[in-house]
Amino acid sequence: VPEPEEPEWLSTHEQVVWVALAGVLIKLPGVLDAQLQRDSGLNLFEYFVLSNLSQRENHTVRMSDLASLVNGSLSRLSNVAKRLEQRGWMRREPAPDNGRYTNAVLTDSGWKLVQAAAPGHVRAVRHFVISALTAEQACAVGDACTSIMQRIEPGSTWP
Amino acid sequence: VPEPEEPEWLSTHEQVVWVALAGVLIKLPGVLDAQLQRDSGLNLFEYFVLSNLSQRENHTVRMSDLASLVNGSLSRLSNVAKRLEQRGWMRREPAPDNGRYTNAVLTDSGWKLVQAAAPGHVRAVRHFVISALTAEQACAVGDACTSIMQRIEPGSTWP
DNA sequence: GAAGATTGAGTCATCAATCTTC
DNA sequence: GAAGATTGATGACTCAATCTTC
Repeated sequence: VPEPEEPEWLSTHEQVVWVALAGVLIKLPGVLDAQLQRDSGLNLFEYFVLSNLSQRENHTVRMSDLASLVNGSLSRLSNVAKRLEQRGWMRREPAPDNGRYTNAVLTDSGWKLVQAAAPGHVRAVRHFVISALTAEQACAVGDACTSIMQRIEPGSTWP
Repeated sequence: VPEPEEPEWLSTHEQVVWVALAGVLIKLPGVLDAQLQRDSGLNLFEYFVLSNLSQRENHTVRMSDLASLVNGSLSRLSNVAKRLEQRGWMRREPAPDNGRYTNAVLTDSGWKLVQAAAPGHVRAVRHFVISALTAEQACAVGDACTSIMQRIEPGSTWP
């Protein structure tokens, strides 16, 4: 029978790296979620959405562009946008020039929310991530994550 | 009025690092989930649970120990254990010596499942993570993640 | 009473199917 | 027909409340 090929197993060293990274993958989002939820009633992804909107010209971005800016699927963003819209923090409107596009727009109250939420969130990111790293580690982590993201991006070939 | 203290905002360099890491936090679990789900009907956390069980003596671990081994809450593990038990991949039984403890035990069919799932999962981890890193980056990422985990662990003081 | 463990309610993410506009 | 966007059903995670054993 055609047994599946044995993969190249992880070395002890590689296992250590992966276990450490996996721990961060599982726990860090929850910690940051908790701070945002407690202080601002937002989860991490919702914060990314509003924060990204607040940094764009006219506080406006096309939905599909916003989705890739926050590394989420368009479907996920659409569901989140509905919630944020219901709470009055953003609104959606057809693009004036092309009705097939939808623009996401930050409202005034959304803008105020982001401004109020940012300090606490930045403090948490600094506490749990940035200040835990040496300058060299920070550099390496940045490069490493950029490299990982490239493999994930569409276009990379994977069974 | 007592304005909330301005935090130390992130430098441009720090922002780059955080944005890259945040991208990995959001996307990498989904990619690994997808491979496992497709090939073995497991999500990443379920795989961690079964894989960890398979590496313990007698394929048996106390629930609370298993929870910290996989970086999850006991509550989350308990919910997952129920699913895995229903599918026949593990079982739970009171510890013989102390009825207050519960032992998680890998079944034979669970053992076979892990063995069948491991090659594909390892290939995915190697493809998306390990092989994306230089030796120095791998080292730095391991140390960095270990350091981040220490800040998250209970005991660290945080508002 | 406290540690270990479980439960269920509420909330969110994912995926396939659908709708709209060009 | 295809790109952009939305919807809803299903399954999973979280949190607080509860139960059990010592």
